[in-house]
Amino acid sequence: MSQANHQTILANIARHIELTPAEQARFIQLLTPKTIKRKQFLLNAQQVARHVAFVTAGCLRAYTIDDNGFEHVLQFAPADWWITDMYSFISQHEGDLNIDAIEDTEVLLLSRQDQLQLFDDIPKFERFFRIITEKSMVSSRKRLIDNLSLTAQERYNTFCNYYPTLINTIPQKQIAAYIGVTPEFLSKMRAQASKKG
Amino acid sequence: MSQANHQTILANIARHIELTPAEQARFIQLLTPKTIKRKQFLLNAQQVARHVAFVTAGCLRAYTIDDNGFEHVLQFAPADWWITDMYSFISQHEGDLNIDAIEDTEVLLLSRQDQLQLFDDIPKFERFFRIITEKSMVSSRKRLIDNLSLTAQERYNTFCNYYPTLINTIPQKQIAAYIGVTPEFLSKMRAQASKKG
DNA sequence: CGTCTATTTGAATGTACTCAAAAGCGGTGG
DNA sequence: CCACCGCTTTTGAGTACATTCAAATAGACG
Repeated sequence: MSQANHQTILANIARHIELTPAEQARFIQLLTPKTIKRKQFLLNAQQVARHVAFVTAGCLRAYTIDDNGFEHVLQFAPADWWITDMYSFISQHEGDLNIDAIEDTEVLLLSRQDQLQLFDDIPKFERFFRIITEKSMVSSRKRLIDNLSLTAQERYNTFCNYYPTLINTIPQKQIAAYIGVTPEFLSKMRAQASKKG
Repeated sequence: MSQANHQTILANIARHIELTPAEQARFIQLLTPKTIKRKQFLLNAQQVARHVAFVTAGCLRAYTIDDNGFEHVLQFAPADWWITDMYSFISQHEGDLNIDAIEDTEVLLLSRQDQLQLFDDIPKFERFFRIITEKSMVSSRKRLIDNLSLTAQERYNTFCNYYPTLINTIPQKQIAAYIGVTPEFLSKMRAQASKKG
């Protein structure tokens, strides 16, 4: 089981860098497996994000709560995705992201401290995280543009294309909190669309 | 003049990594200075972003044009900022960002090819760009949250705090295109605010 | 000075929100 | 196994924030 998870994370890394068996072993040693049951938290706002998490099964979500008590979802992380509160993780200061589990989830944790040590010892890992951070940056930019230029209906369609496997897993309320509309309005949009299509 | 620009970029880099004089010289050798006059383009959508630019004087802006012809500004880059079309730069495929000059601007260009070579030769540079990409990611995330949770007036206030030096330099129209409102509405908000304050 | 673009102002409109209530759905315990 | 409870989703009426369109004014640049 744990072995299978290790294969998953090594395959994920192998998309961008090549590791020797010794480097793989060194890396695996730094990982802490953890199970997060549905509705339990991996991280709370006002905590420091000591780790970055790699999801091997299940699905996490990262969200903030604004001054009016509304949730805004920044990211869903199904299997094979990385997730953390980047601000808190890189600064090691108190953050503002909550990360909890939409369903029972398994992750492998890598601490910032171990990550930085790894960067010193094996520069290929710094390359790997440089690359996935560049890619995250591109997604984040794309999402910002979508929010600025698309209507709610178009953002919903974009979401369905981006997370096709999750549409039937994630409560509608949380999809609404991702695309930036009220749950009521998302419901109305869907009613409209099913009339037409 | 060029020497002063080199000092600026070396100081920028020195915030995150320490270079030997030889490494500094190697790096400086890779830079191409360029002047972009007001309203001229550093990059057009449908081009490949071959370079990342470091601004030494003036101010650039990066924006997209959506299907309805509206501009959306992703970033302003005054002196001491880095700017590129990240998607196009890392993939070396055709992008969708335009980058032009708000005022006469001087930049130092580093090509993707030279950057990647530098990463192989001097891993400290990979660290530097890893760090600034992490920080860009944090800003991008913060801006997304602001767009999801704040009113137009609050986003304008946030903008004024984030780019305090630019408020009197940048045309209002382009501030509107950054915070995500029409120029007319920004004008009305300002009229309201000046009545009260 | 004249032209072109940016900004202001106003009236009408629309997209999405608020508040309220009903219906649906899933999990839990008797 | 079914009934109940809590939470999610639906539906509706009224509202608000921001847009659209139009026209006037102000400003910048050659």
